Amino acid sequence: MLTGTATHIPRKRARRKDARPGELLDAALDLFVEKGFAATRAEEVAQRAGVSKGTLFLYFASKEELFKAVVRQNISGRLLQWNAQFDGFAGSSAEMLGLCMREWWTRVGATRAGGITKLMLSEARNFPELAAFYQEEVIRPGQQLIRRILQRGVERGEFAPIDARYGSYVVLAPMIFLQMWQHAHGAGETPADEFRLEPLEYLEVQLQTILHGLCANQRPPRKAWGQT
Amino acid sequence: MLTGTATHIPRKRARRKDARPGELLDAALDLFVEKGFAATRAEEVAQRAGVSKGTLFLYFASKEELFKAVVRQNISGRLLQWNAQFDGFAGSSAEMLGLCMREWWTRVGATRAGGITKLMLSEARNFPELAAFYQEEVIRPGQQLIRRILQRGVERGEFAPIDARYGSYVVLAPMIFLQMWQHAHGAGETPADEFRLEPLEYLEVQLQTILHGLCANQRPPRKAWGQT
DNA sequence: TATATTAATAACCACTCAGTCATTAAAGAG
DNA sequence: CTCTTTAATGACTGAGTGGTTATTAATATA
Repeated sequence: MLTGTATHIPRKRARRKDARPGELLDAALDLFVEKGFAATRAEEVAQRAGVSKGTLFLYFASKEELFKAVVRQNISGRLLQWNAQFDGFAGSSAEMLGLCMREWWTRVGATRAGGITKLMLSEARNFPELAAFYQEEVIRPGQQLIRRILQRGVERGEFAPIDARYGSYVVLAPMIFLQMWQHAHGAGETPADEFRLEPLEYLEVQLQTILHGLCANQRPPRKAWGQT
Repeated sequence: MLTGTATHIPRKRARRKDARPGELLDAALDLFVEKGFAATRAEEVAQRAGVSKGTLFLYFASKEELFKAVVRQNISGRLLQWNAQFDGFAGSSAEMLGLCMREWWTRVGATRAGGITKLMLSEARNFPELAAFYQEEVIRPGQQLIRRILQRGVERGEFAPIDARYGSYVVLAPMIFLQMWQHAHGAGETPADEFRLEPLEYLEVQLQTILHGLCANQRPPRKAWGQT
């Protein structure tokens, strides 16, 4: 894990044309998530993949292209699959929302690729074309799905009418914040344990608040959100 | 704005010992917020302040010292003052929460210094010592205040009991997300207007949802934001 | 006006890093 | 075993970057 250099025998000049891209993408994902896009050096990616820097640029035209390839491999497909999962959903919209958040976490957030969200928000301003690419490829479809769920809930009378423009952020914000928070603190070190949070518990608290609010009232206290 | 060179008359070698540090800190804040810590070049800071790079290092020992000075000048104190504002608060806890969120935005979020939150979350992993400082100085007191409000609400029977550990994130997440979102997209350009959001409207929607939840129920309607 | 002080400069240094290219050697063909 | 193809290399380039310092010139003092 830590040292990619010492793990395998220094076999010299192995020719493995089809294995290289995958290995490079793998190494790149780790390093991008760990250090960010700008701070990741091309040579380090190559080294972790067990090749020279020249080989990296043999397979990817530039660092930016490498990054795009990483995003395509790790996010885009997964998002479509995740989105399609809700096409024939039959349960309540509250259940749908909860499932959406939990599935997003287990399918994207908890994976190595989860750190890419933080990376993009962090470096969007310095790399506008990557930001646009990510916006189009990830943010827009994600937001679309949330809007779909909210609209469904409102149409079925399960949710109160909600602002069309800002409603999706009610769900987006806690999820993206979780990503930021998790990856802002070093994954390995545990300097301030007080600030660490258990993702699924956090999401559950957020979901319950999103659905029912903080205010005490006459509603049945727990889990009664089967239907209206 | 674009060119710092042509804007003012090339007045040669003005000697203004006491004005320089402030002007440099001012320029540094803008650039750090705009481009992040690592991506900001010392020479650019100097140029924006109307001096040469050498002059910058005449007043600040290093880039990191410059950054610390920026944080000290712009953050320290403001948070304490904000916190103290709620010591003798008499209204409902819902009002207290709303006031907290709006005041935080106008007093910190909307100022030039607001971008520092994003900067710290973005670069915490690459600059651990700065991260620790910020955690202690800003995050902890902020979270403390939110916990205080939530606890007050629960004790007075205004809020339903909420998870002590994760409750504060219900409020923190939307606010920090707003910071991130605002500063992730370039302030000047408006590439995807679809994703821009009006801070106070956004906060209002978040607040209402935090308080009352999404679910339709028998409670008096909430202000009728938007439509479908 | 002559001199001393020092704020400010610009050239400079040591180093980093994305991307290139002539060279090298692994595998396949004959 | 020889020749050809091409995957892989690593030295190199050129643009940059934080930080230094010898030099310059603005001001104070006389």
